[in-house]
Amino acid sequence: MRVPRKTGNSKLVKKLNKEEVLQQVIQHGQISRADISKQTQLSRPCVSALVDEMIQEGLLQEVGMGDSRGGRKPILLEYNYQAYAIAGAIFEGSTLDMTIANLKGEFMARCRKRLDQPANGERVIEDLVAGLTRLLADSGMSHDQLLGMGVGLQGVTQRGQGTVSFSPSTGWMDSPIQEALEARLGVPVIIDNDVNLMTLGEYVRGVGVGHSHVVYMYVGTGIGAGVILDGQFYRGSREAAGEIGFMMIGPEQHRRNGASGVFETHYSVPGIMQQAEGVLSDLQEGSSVIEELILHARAGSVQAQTLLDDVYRHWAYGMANIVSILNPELLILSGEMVHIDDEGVKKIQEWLTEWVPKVPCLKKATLGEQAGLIGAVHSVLEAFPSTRLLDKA
Amino acid sequence: MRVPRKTGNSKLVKKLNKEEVLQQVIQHGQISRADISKQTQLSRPCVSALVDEMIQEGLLQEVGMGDSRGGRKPILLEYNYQAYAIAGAIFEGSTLDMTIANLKGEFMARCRKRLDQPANGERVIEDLVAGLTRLLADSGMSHDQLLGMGVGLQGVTQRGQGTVSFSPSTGWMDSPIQEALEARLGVPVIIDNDVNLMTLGEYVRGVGVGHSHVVYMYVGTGIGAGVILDGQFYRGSREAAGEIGFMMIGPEQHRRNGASGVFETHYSVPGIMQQAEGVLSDLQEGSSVIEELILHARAGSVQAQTLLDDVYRHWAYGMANIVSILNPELLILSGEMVHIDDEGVKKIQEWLTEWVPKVPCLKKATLGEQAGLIGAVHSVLEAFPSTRLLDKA
DNA sequence: ACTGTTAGTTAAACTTACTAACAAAGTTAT
DNA sequence: ATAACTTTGTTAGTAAGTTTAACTAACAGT
Repeated sequence: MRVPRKTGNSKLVKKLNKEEVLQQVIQHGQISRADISKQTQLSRPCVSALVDEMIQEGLLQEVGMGDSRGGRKPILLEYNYQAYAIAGAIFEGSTLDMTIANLKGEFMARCRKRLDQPANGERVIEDLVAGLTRLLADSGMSHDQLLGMGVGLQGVTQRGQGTVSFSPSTGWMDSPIQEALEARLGVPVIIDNDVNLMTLGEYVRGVGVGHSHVVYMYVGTGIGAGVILDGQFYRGSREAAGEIGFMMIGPEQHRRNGASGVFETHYSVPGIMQQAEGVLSDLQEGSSVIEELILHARAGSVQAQTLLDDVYRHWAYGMANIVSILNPELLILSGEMVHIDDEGVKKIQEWLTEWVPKVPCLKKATLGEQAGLIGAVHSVLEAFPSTRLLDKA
Repeated sequence: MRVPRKTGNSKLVKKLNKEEVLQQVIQHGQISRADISKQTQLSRPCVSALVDEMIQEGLLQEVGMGDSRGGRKPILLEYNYQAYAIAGAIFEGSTLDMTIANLKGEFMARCRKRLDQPANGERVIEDLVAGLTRLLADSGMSHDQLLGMGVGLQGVTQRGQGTVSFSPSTGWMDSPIQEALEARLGVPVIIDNDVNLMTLGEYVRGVGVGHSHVVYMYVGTGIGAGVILDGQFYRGSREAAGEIGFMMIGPEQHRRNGASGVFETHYSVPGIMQQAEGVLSDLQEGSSVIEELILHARAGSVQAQTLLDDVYRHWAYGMANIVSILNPELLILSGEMVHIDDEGVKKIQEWLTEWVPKVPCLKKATLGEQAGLIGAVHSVLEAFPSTRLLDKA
């Protein structure tokens, strides 16, 4: 763990002030030197000097005059969002989704590619490189401007170490993939679990905007959660926070060491499918269990309705536990949960109100498959705050 | 919410450097100017200037010479832990426990007092004032040196607002007690729940030392938990984090709006007592249910053993849920749980290993009734880091 | 006694932000 | 139209802090 230097000299002061000036420009979109001075309490000459330097460095631009407020017109400044670029990549099943974004996090180019199956680790790296090269060309950015790349994948990742221990869809197993990619791409790389990145995506651009205590609950092949506390992603002592599939919810079976957790076994998509065997004769590829169950229930199937209620109720148990421990202000439902109908949401909400004192807001995820890419881009953006851009220039 | 000024001038630098110098002295106990310079990367003249100022302010002292390392002997510096004092108070049942501590958190004087029952809010405040006056006299500190007071009580507190909404033992109901106390005592006051303060106590001086992801699980009249994540106390969006009594563990009963949670109802001390009615004929005041159950079980009572196992198992469910969500590195068992015998702990540990992938260390609380007072003192100590002492001087 | 080393201090240089004064470019009132 | 006032941005000099370089003090080993 690198301890940040706590001591400072005048250089530090300058850096801090520059950062704050940049922050003001980003926050206000367009702002004059005089207004920055008012906002930051820095003297006008000081702001001018800092701004001039940052214009030299290419981080800021003068973009015309503002309206007069009784005196000389202000020169408006803007952040140059095109100064650097960020790459994002998400592996979803056997497809690789990539994007290039500017410093605002806006996508400037995208591409998608099918991966050969079974996946070959080496080959996948080359696919990433090829995609990146193409995206850089499409977006008109140069490799020098690339700050880094965020990569999300289904599987078990150790973001802290930059390693992946289990990821069949990419063919990466127990490998220090971050290092390998950084060496090959020549830029910093962040590796993370796709649920974590989706969480981040919804937090910065989706339903999570404006909240600082958010839990993103995902039900798919497995059950997991992304946890944001006090505006910070929480990962746990060994990066296993949010592994809510292991909660003791549902019929407990003995001796299920390793593998999946109790909650996950019964109430993830495969778990529900198994329970639904008698009810849903056959489920076609690509359709949702919950949707099907809802259809059958509406058509009068008591069995379907019973199963649905059971699933909702146990999902609500999970939520109640999360809420009891973390007291979030927002719970985002994603994955299979987005198919819950209004009636279902209402039921769950009523149960929670009955069970726990401080019920958070419940909202379904809204960004769909974009969430992961947005999160990937923002994970890099977070690792490169304005601070580090100033160093780079 | 007050936004901390992010911009800086030379004053800020000086403050930062002074803080860091102070930090080094605190960390090393005794250290010379030269060594501080090496540790902090500040130049020797600079360190000398800062140290001299702090000696003037009474925060540091020269305490003799160190051994020569081939040249002139170093002058050793020490932090003046007696420069300021901190008061702590804990209400436990109908007794008020108070202390005065130095800046190291060491108790310099203590006193205990029985409160009249039923408690009268006004009267209790005067008891606090009286106790404080006496402790200041006993410890030889002056009121000017008092930095603040930490107060812990059983009940529902809103530390952020400094209010108490429900606390029968002190007679404070729905009152802005922090403000009242600050006005009466003339120093900053921190009000918090006793479980939170015990958590903090065990974290800084008990079994939690050296860990940064700790959950302190308390079973008493109710069930609650204190949560420390990444070295920071986590309170939740509406100060309701750690309200684990509301987890959905145990037989679910309908319509139990408000009041206590499902887990709490069945597995807190009163809950267990109720279940034990047939087993333990009568329980004398002041003894522990778990101890009694263990005794009966050892004496051959199958019923007692069954109930004990059931309790352990459900407590373990709670732990599993906590661990799944938070992935702490340490789980502190306190309250009634300290009476679990080794066999019981082992059982719980085995269950957890079976259920969840990353089992934390399980340890019983060790500080006993001291924990709360230590936490109370440290809550003030945290609110007055070296930063603010420098401002004060 | 001489050399080499460590601790602490003094003096000048350097970096940064601040204040005060000023120039530029507007608006408003007469 | 002109003068007075405002707001914006810049220039010049000052103040506060840290750093470097040199110096004194004090000590160990030979």
